[in-house]
Amino acid sequence: MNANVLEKMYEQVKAAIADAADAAGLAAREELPAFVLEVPKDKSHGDLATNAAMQLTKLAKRNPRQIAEAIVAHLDTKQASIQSAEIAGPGFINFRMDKSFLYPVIGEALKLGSDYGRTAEGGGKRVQVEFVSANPTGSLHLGHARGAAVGDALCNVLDFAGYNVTREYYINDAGKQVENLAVSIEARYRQQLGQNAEMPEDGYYGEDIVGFAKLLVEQEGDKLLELPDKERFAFFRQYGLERELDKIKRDLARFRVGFDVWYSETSLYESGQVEEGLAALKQSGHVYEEEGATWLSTMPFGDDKNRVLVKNDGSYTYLTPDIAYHRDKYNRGFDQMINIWGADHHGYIPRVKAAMEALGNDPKKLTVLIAQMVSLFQNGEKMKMSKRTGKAVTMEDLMDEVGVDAIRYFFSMRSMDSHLDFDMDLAISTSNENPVFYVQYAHARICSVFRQAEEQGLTLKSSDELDLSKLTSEHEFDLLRKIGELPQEVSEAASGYAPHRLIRYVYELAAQFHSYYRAERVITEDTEQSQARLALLAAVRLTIANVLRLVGVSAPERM
RNA sequence: GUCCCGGUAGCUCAGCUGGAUAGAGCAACGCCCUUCUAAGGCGUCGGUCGGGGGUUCGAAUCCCUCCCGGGACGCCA
Repeated sequence: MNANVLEKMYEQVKAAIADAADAAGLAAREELPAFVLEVPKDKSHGDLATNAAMQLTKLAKRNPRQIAEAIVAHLDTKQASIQSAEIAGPGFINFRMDKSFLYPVIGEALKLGSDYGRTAEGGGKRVQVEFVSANPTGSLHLGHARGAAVGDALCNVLDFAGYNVTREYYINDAGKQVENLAVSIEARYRQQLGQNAEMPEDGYYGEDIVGFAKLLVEQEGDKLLELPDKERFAFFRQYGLERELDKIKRDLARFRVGFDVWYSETSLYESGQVEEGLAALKQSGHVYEEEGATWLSTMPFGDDKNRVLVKNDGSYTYLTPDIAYHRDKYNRGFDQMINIWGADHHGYIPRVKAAMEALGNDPKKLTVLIAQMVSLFQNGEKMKMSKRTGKAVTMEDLMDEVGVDAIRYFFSMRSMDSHLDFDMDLAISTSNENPVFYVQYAHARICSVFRQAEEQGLTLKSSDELDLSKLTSEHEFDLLRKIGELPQEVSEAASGYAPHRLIRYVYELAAQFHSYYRAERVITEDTEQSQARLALLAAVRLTIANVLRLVGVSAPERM
């Protein structure tokens, strides 16, 4: 563990509690039950609190308050900057600390800079995260944007928490949907040429396809119609795939999301892995033939019903290449694989996991996270989405209208499990109702203070020359504590796959800063004090910037 | 019918690996700019944590059950 200053301090207090319990004859150190040491919600309960006495009731066979008294009586307060310890409520022990224990937070933050908040929680474990993976048959829309925002934030957080992260996008460039794409483009192309071509029933109706068709007419005229059927189809297919994928990559890049691996489904066929996967399943003994189709017994692994691998016309179902893909993921030796899927795919989880288990893989290594639906609200009304008419709001539209910062903030703000109501008007507004600006404004304000300081010839001294004892207000201690908690927040966001926690954290930090800013002047007559406060602000600014970076939101110097 | 996710303040949501009087933003109402950015601050109002059982020193949190909302249940992808 590369414990930061606060964690070290907490460890010392916990050790002091354990020693006291031992000395009081309540429990030997080895048999001491797990107890919690935390910052109480209510400040009147001191700086730290423990439930150790309550946890000891069973072992010590006494009531919690008596146990707490025994612990406090044997506590070596000098060991850990403890100023006082008092018993409260059902048996909590509340500690008041010598506040100077918070000062080292500043030095640590300033020293680590953009790395402040990094933890070793992940221990270099290899994690692969597959997200977005939208079919290259149309523009990215709202749901994809949520997946992109959450997935990228999660990857950043995992990386910051010491995991070795691989970001991957699976390109479904082989199934029937690509044929539909080709047919759709051809129909639009013919329509552009004035022909009475009909769109296929399950075709793609997006504006992007119409655009491609227009472009083709401009570039090629009606030449394409002269191609033999097979060639023409192949052309539209290839053309469509390239265009769509190109568009997807551009949208994602603009959204500040990048991938390490773009994994093509077609490549699975070309490398023979689909066949191999099928053969491996057959060898596992979970495959059978029925009514002319080839089935996989997924029910023994918890699925509702068994699934078809090869249809009676000899073609594969969607599942078969997908199994090959996940099999390949396992073969690549990741310690953990995470898929982020839209809510409409949740029913798919049991069969993929079942297939992996049938192949002898550990299903626990594969975690599928479900990002719930996004509803878009404008003028207080829910906007209707329609795939049929291509009227869905695209990610590009959203970026044009709202901006990347607001989208990424709003989409990372909620737990993935919650349906997300995205209020366009709120996201666009540059008022105090908008939390994105609130946090960014805190950063800009600090930058402004530094500009002022510079004008007055005040520059920040190195942290070991500072007199931090000039920081004495409640506001300042609150800020120090908050900054000090970043590494722990990062670890928890990573282990819980919950990047939204960091948004909450940074919002609270910004709120504390705004409150402080209003209450105290940073640059005063007292140079030593100004220096100390500037150092505190530098640490706040850096903490805000680091968190915003993790969620893909910019930290402006002026607003 | 089966499965998944929700149900917490008027609205949008945190909190859910059990802890002290349940939090935040918005909305409503009232204050604060001769002060480093008022895109800000301070305060007031607002709750049967969907209902009912259980587990225990202690439950919004864990278990059971019912109700409500959303989604998924193809030899589509």
